[in-house]
Amino acid sequence: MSVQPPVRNRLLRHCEASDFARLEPHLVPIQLDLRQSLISPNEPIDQLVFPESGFVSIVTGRPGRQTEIGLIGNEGVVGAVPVLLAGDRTPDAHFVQAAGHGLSIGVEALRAATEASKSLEKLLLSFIQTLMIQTAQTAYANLSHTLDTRLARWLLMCQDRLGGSELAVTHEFLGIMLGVQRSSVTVAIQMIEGNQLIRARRGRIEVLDRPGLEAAAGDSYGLPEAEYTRLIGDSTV
Amino acid sequence: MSVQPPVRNRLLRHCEASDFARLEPHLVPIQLDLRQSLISPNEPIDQLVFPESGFVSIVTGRPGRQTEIGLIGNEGVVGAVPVLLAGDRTPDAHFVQAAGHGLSIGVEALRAATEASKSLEKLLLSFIQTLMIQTAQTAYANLSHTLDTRLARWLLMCQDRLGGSELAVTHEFLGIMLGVQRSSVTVAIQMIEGNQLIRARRGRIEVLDRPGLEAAAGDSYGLPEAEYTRLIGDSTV
DNA sequence: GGAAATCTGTCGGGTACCCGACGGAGACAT
DNA sequence: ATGTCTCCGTCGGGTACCCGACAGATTTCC
Repeated sequence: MSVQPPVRNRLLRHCEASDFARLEPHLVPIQLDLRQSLISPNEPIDQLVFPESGFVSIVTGRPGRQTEIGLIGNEGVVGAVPVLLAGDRTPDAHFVQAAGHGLSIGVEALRAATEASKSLEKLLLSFIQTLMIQTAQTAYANLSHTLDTRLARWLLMCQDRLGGSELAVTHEFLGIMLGVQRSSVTVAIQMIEGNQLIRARRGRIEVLDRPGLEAAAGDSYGLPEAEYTRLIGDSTV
Repeated sequence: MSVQPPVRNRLLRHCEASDFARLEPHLVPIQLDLRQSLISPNEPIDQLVFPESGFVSIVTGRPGRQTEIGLIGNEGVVGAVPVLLAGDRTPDAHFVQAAGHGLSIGVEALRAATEASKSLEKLLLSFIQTLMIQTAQTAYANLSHTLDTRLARWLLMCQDRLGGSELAVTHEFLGIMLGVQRSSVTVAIQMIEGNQLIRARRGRIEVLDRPGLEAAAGDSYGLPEAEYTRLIGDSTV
């Protein structure tokens, strides 16, 4: 393990130095604009993106009834599933949910790198494993937890990937992510705000009490995060 | 592509002959008894299982509140995710949901085979991709579809893996799988039975009108199945 | 055969969330 | 300041499903 100082993507930071050296010449900085689509459903993928800041949502379902099944920020890479597993495309849409920037790499360059290095391939497959667990937990939370709880989970996952304590999201947008309607989000936010865990302003939510939020999220939060730490490394690196 | 005549597992049937030859000496027939646990949460995995008949549920969540996130029958292999991706264990429980039999293989033998053959590795990774899509669709269905619809989806997935038109399940068990309580299942079954799509007896459900069931399932059913056909092959082989 | 266990149908009260709608309130431009 | 736009709070009626409970039906055991 080694650390690449100027890079903020945790997956790249946890690369062995030789693997990072393999990727580095092909990495191209790109801007991640709000709502920008990185991967469209069923279209061939030409590049992967390692987010450095901001994050990306994976959503599925027919338009108008979409729902989020995963979230990728600087702990991961966007596009690894179809490229490393199979088929070069996916039925799920991937778009920028919080603006930022990232490092992109062409599919062929990445594939060449993973074929040359087992350790790099293993790292990326490990990330895919954590993403699967995240999706599974989403399925679980959607079924067995109330909106308050799921909202707490989402805020925590969001904060993990943004670093700061203030998130820029509207109730409308949260409703789409959580698959409920806007006015239900308003009520859920008031509930959590009433417990002094967050403070809500127009278009922004500030996390006041993270441990309290984790308690509110209960067992809907934490499993993929723990698995990430076990398989890849902790966030302090 | 080649066909292994005595084998009913579709993944093995879609193997190239050379890949099947690599696996075949290590395959051990095993019985799959109802509710038998194949993989326990967070315990090291020592074998994978290619089901020949019956199927296996993947469930997550704390005991008493578990819910199904995936289903593997003779189209797949149980244990591929942790073994091929990372870590040799998974937080999710895998247990036999419909009795039958299968072919097991030790983890080391399988790993040796996938390291020796790119095509075999690709086949198994493709299956993992379809499993991810299945879990994502489960998350979607749990959030956006009513119980009737999700039940129709489950019956279809079940029938795909069993072949016949009669399934042996109790309402109680369906409730656990679908994450609702038993009496709600009774009502949902009556609803579907009222439309002549199924016939329910004590402990058994018979599918009468599969196209009708597919219509009832709407867009909650079909995506992973289509992806399986695209990536691996159709069910007629 | 009868007893015991299991499974299924039903009911009544309760909660979470949907859905549409409307008015107020913060941000921004002119 | 004035209007415009977006976002937020709230309400009332409706539906899906929870939850516990109980009685009838079917199967299994003896």
